[in-house]
Amino acid sequence: MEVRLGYVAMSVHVANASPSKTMTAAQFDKIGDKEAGLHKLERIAEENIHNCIRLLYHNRAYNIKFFRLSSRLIPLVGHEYTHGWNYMDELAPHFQKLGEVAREDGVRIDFHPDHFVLLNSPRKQVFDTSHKVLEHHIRMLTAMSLSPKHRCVMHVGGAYSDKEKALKRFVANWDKVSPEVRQAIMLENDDKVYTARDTLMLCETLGIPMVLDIHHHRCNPGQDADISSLLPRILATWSRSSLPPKMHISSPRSDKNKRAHADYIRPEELFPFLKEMARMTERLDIMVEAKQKDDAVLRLMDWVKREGEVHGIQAVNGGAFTV
DNA sequence: ACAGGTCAAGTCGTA
DNA sequence: TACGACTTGACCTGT
Repeated sequence: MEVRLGYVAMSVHVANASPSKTMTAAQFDKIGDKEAGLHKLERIAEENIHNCIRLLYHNRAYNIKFFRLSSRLIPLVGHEYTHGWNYMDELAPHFQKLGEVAREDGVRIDFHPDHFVLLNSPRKQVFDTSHKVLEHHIRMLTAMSLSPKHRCVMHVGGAYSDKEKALKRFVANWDKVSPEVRQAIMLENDDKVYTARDTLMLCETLGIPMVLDIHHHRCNPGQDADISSLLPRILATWSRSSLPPKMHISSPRSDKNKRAHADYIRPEELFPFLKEMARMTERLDIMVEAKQKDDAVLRLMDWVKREGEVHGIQAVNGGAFTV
């Protein structure tokens, strides 16, 4: 099985390379002139995109082939202050360059829209805003000349004091989601409400690839203390995707704060799964969700190099290896 | 220069 | 019904 490790949005190694510099609404308001404000936002976005390119060059050095882009590349997008802003007029060439670098290196790029993007909300306005945010993500992917298919991972949403009803509402709302947005989505189990089993059922019903988050599953296992029996079905949700199945891993921050992400990944979070997965899939992309970002990936890579052989791992090449 | 507070979003638990 | 906590990185304000 070919495994590729990835990390989230920013680096602790590359200095001054934030991909999510922003401007507050108050600051925008203070400028007074909308055109001038939008121009400034475009300059910030340009810098964010440029920093993503720098991060991809950094990834190239370590053969890291999987990367989640920040969902905050363009500040205040969707805010009422920026209504009617054709940000792509200015930013398209920069996105194009970012996409070129990603393609050159064969890097899998994806997004994780923020947790207030909710397709199962009973409030129409929340649904509409969420849909707009997802359309915005597709616009960015298209500007990078990357296929938007299965590039946005998100959660099922809120429980709204009736989980069964809220699950049904997700299915009902799915009809109102545009075909482009539907294709872009992957669903992930969360750490409080929707278990891996809940999410899987939804994914099977609607034909959505499922991203298994191991850490969330440990926080919120439901009836499936052992995830093994669900793994073949989870992998099967990827059968019609051109992308390899994807997982998230992280370790709990502490006993008191189990849900929060630790700085690093404990290798034992990973290895029992790898052998099991290797029997079921040819490829697997693993997103490392750790506070120390790329450094957590580098540390895991060192571990794989040092001790991996015992666990059946061969042919290590930076952030990619074979099990 | 640094610390602590604020922002942005929607949901959810507690008064 | 109203408000604070939650989450995250960055910005903002006061020292």
